Amino acid sequence: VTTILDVAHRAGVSMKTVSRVLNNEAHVSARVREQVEAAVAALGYRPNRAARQLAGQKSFIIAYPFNNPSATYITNVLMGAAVACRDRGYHLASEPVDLDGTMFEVLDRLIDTLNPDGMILTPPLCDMPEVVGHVASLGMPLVRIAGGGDLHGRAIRLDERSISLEMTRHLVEQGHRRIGFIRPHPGHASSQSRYDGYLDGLAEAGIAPDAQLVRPGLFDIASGAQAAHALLDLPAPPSAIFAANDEMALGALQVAHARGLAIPGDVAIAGFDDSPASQVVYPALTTIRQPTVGLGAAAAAMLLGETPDLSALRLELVIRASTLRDQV
Amino acid sequence: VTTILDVAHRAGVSMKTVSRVLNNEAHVSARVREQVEAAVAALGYRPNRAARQLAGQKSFIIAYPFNNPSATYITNVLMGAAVACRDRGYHLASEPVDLDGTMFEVLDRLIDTLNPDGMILTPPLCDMPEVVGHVASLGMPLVRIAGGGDLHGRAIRLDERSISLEMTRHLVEQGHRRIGFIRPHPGHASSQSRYDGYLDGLAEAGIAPDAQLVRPGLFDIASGAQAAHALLDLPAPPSAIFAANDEMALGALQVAHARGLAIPGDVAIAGFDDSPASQVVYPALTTIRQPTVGLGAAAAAMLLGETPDLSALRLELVIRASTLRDQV
DNA sequence: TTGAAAGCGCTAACAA
DNA sequence: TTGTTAGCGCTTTCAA
Repeated sequence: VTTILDVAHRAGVSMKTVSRVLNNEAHVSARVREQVEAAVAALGYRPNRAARQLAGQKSFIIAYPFNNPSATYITNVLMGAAVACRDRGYHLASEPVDLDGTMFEVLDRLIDTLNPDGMILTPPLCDMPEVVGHVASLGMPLVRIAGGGDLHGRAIRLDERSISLEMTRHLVEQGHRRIGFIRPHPGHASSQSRYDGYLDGLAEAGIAPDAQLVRPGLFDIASGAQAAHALLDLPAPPSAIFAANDEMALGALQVAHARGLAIPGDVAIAGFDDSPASQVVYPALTTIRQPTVGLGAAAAAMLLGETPDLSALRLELVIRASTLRDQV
Repeated sequence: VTTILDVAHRAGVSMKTVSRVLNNEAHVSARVREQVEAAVAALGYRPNRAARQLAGQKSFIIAYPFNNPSATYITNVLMGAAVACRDRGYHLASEPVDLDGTMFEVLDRLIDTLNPDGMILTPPLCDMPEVVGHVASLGMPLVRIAGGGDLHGRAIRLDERSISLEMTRHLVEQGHRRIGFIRPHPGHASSQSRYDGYLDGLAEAGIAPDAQLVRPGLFDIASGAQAAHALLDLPAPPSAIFAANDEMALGALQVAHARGLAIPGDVAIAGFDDSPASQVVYPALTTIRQPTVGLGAAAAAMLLGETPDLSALRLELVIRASTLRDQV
């Protein structure tokens, strides 16, 4: 194996100087830096992570404990974060976390035995104050993606409220006045902001909110179906249903099919997430696309001390057949 | 921080003895072992991974480089493997790999800088002889999930051929005699075994294979749609289409809808994978469920020296409305 | 079956 | 700006 000592010999400097170059420390002359870099390249030297960690207290590992709300979301965040880590000489370790009694023990062990240099948290974990507080109290640098409120650590938050307003506006433009909303527990930051955007949209159109048109959901297909049944059973049912995520919207779609309703003729349906399923269902689902890969990459970059340009990360309305009157 | 020295003091033995207990080495008396374990528990001692790796050449990390064929597949394998690792004091590091010129460089860097103790490979990576060979030549222990052929490393392979036979039998039982098949490149082990099962099913029913009824695909929606168009344009089109994965089946489903065909009345459609979308499309897709979480767990266990019971990992026919004549 | 000593490859602290 | 020294916490010899 090639060690730092070999590089030092070849470059004609001390080990410490090589170390300085490797760690991008200041106070290294340009000439020496070049010599060292040349030696590193010539020898194909790769630093030993274990030795660096033992001596320097940095593991070069970022942890991503997740609770699975959607495989696509997890995979995209993971891919974005892993590539961002790799580009900077870091690695990403990910692990599922159950939301039960084992949760804290699992997080503690993860931190204690892996000693990650930072942690990425996504919903629902980043919406749980006790989780965020616990991790932060252990001194772990953390970045929350789409986490709500004023919890510890930094957060990357997109403007879900505005895009939900746009979605509502789109439904209004399609001629809808009675628009149902399927809304999960407000403790989830996303649930709240998406609901707020829905209300904004109604207000903008001069439509009075009707509490009957808002039903609870649990972010899954079954609860979406249940909510849709309740909405469609109303004496004056909505002509459009906006679900706070795609899963629930897909549940609503199934219910509409089962009831023999035309979509969007009898009832228009919109979701949020642009899950792969939303493109293949019939009719294809109008929804909102999140820049999930970019979110993962930005979170990793932030943990590694950078200030990524978040303005490039935008939510996007994806209008498909499920809400388009003049559809295919 | 609690070190091994603290434990040694408390247990009244040497560091080396504590180390022996921690690593389950032989030649330790039961009495000493108990003392040490008690001291470990009392002190809440957790070994320092970096020190262990530096001194002992084990990183306690398993790597899972993946190329994303399906988010659900990746996430499930990852979850199974990560939990299996955690239960044994290991961690899982995963990273996307593009199938381009950067591939080998990425794998080399992963191995060189992370020094994983083993590697899990899934399709399509585990079907690429040059990748498997390269990794194996670096001395990396590896387990391939569903990988084909007689490549390096151990493989966990399920009987996709038999279950594909069962699927074909199901279609025959539904009254079909002209059954189309969408078949990706035979270089993919899964493509070949699924196709073989299809042929077995035809043979069992005394149906002569018809080359016109077999169309190529690329495991994605677009290629499935294209293949379906070709099949349905035939002078004597098939009354059922069996696609080698769900994505292609979903493409076929879209085409059938677009052509105004009744499903399964005019054409029955079946897939393979039981992706989440297969449950929410209309009509719900008949498919085959893979024990993906169990596969990931088994792969990790094998890398850590165990011999997991693979008999519990079974493929399962999931019959839904897309092939059921007497459907909802 | 147990222990003592010598590193693993790097960085922190300090000195020059 | 550069170099020297002393560890980081563990496992590997090897000896008892």
